[in-house]
Amino acid sequence: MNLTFLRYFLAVADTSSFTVAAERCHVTQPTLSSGVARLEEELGTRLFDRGRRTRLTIAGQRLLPHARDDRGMAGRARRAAR
Amino acid sequence: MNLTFLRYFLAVADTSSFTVAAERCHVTQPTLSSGVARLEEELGTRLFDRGRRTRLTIAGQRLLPHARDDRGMAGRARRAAR
DNA sequence: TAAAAATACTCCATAGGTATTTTAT
DNA sequence: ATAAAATACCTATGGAGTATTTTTA
Repeated sequence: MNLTFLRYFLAVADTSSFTVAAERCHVTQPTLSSGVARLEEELGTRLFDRGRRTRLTIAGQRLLPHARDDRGMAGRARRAAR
Repeated sequence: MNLTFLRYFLAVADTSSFTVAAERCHVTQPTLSSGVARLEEELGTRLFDRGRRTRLTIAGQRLLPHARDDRGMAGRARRAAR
């Protein structure tokens, strides 16, 4: 479970676009695309339906709040140690 | 924030030993040692006092519950997506 | 002086990049 | 036809290993 890939996932969920999400994350579109693909492989399920409008799958919708928690938690851990 | 390194950190916190923690994590002692070192670098603070008895620093004690949360959260995210 | 952790390397898996192709509207 | 995502390929970083050297009770 790679936190960077969760960040990519959240960006795509927010923007409904791999291209815009890549800009937001300051990485190239293929880098973000492969990151999301790896996350999907690890989870064994698609997280997005790809089309003109990129949409979350049911699995993606289920993951969303947990992904947000994960990211928030990492930040809290960092601050706690300082 | 690498979840593998958080696992190493928790193992050392639980066993008070880098050597025993490495066995528990099924990695070598230098691998675990450098993982903890990288986490310490990232956080900009020591997490353990090294001596005959390895002990958590104040920063390590603060990180501990958050590290446990992080690891639990990753598992929940995985299950939610399935 | 004997254990435990750190250091010095080597290797390899993979995250990230550029260029290009495929797909769907 | 065109915009967006996927694919192919390359590079470089760093996680993990083995061997060895400090440390410190």
